[in-house]
Amino acid sequence: MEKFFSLPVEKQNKIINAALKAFSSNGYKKASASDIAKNAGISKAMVFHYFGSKQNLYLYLVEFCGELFMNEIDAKLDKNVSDFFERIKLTTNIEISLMKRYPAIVSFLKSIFFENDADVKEGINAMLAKGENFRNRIALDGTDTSKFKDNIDIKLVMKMLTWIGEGYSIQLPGEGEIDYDALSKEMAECLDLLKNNFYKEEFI
Amino acid sequence: MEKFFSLPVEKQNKIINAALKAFSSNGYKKASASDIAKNAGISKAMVFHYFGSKQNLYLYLVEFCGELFMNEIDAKLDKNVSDFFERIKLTTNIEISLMKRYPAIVSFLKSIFFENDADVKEGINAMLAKGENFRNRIALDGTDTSKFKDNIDIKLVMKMLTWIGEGYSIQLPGEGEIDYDALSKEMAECLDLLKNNFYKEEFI
DNA sequence: AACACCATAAACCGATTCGGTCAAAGGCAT
DNA sequence: ATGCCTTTGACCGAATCGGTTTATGGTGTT
Repeated sequence: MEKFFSLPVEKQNKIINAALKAFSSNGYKKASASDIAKNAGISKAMVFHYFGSKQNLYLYLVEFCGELFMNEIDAKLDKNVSDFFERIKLTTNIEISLMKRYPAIVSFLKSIFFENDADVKEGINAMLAKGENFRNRIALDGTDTSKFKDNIDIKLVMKMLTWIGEGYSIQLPGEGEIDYDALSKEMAECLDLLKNNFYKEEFI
Repeated sequence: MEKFFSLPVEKQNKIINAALKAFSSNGYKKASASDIAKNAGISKAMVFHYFGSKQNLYLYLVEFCGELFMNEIDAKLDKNVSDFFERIKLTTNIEISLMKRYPAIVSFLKSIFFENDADVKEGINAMLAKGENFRNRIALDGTDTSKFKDNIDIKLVMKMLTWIGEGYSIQLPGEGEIDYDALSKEMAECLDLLKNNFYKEEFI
């Protein structure tokens, strides 16, 4: 692994992104080292030179992405923001900023949830365990829900936002690159739209 | 293929569902006949006995699902419903009713959009061409958008509904089966929530 | 009981791809 | 020219691929 870390960061990221994409769209078993190498623009031999084995690479990515995600939230999520939608806006923007560097990171982190291969399951569970107490920190428990109109079912709003969250993070492979800033802006507008229409008038 | 059609419908559907799941989650190339056979509870030999080749099976599914989807819309979508949200509710319920019989059909139909393997690309494009003029029929062009509050950006609402649509159709592999009726109900409540808060008061 | 028929699965086929290794070829500093 | 380190294409045995063949057991007919 020292071999990998002594690479220029740009090249490291290219390899990471190739691997994230392959693993998240094909799963651990069906993603092949050749796929990853081809997408990263290196030879297959280098994948093993850098990481030793496919298993090693996968487990490294689990840890790397997990830590990165949690550190980013820790560093950037202002816990003083108690407004429901503003809090979601913040976490969304953190996710999008990560996707600028690592486009497949969100779908990879989702995919590890459903990965069942014995070779990596243990490592995944270890990471998820670390993430569990963490998730309580970004949860919306502490947020202020008193601003909602009285007749609005907040659990339903949560469910809707979950669906939106699932949906927006799916990058449509529409040829060119994704405009993450536009995506962030759209998402913010979307949340404002909901806020403006779900809150009592005095809180808008 | 006559061999396949002379099977009991239940068994046919089990095979179709196994194949839809394999193809939609792994793509044409990486989905293997053994995977499909295993999930369908038959031997690999039977897959070829019924369909001749993997290519044949895939193309059959493209046609079968495409036709089924379009026929279902044609039969069940009441074009007299001009209300924006009610129209979406109808199409959503049609999708969900299809997912009861074929859980992976929606994700399969999405996946063929991004399939690029030369062996099946042609057949996919033929199907998509048939679907093109069709899509105009279910489009929301004719729906009534005058009921929205004046300050609401309808394009933004559309974008949000797209995300919700992407999100809700992802079945979370949470061990047990999915409660489609509950899903349908949640989706309807969700749309009502939006309707009640996005429309001018006189239209609620 | 003998037969034909056919669905089915296991064993098998050559070809490909798998994860992983290795030797040889380059670049680069000394 | 020497030594070192990255990089690659060729290579390895093993696994898996799409697809076929063979053997089996059930069914219906006579």
